[in-house]
Amino acid sequence: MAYWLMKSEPDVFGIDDLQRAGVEPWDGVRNYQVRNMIRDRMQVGDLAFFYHSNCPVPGIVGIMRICRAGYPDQSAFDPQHRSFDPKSEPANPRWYCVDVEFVTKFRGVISLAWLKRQPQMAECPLVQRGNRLSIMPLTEAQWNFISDHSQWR
DNA sequence: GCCAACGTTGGC
DNA sequence: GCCAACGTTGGC
Repeated sequence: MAYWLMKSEPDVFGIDDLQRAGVEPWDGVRNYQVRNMIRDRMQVGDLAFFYHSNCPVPGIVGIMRICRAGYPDQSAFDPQHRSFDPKSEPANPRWYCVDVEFVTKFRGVISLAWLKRQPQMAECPLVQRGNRLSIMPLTEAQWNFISDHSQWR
């Protein structure tokens, strides 16, 4: 089983939206490095932290579970969708998504500012300069370090 | 709202 | 294949 961190802007789709929906496609990824992870590496049963980006307190707000492995991102085919990409065709899809299901919402935010101060997180792309991955793998040690901070949950 | 960092595009 | 221009991400 693998561990992930997945970013979303709460103004667009936040942890509360996922809690309401239960299960949602994690669509709209338009970065090839991230596409490859979705398509080739994410498996049913993997766990992921839900990260709120581009908001007053960016950070980890909960946990979700991958409940469907990579499949073609339907939003790329829809001209009305904000993530529409005319270069992706159903016969030859360019973009992929997974389905995620809600597991837990933390009582507080495990903020990026706090994560940056933890030596255990120094190797995580999240805290490194210029990182632009909207989905990134975490080591088991990083996952356990964060989830063991139960005072946040 | 600003802007650094980085990815993509397209002319040549 | 180079690289300038442009678009996007996302913290602050």
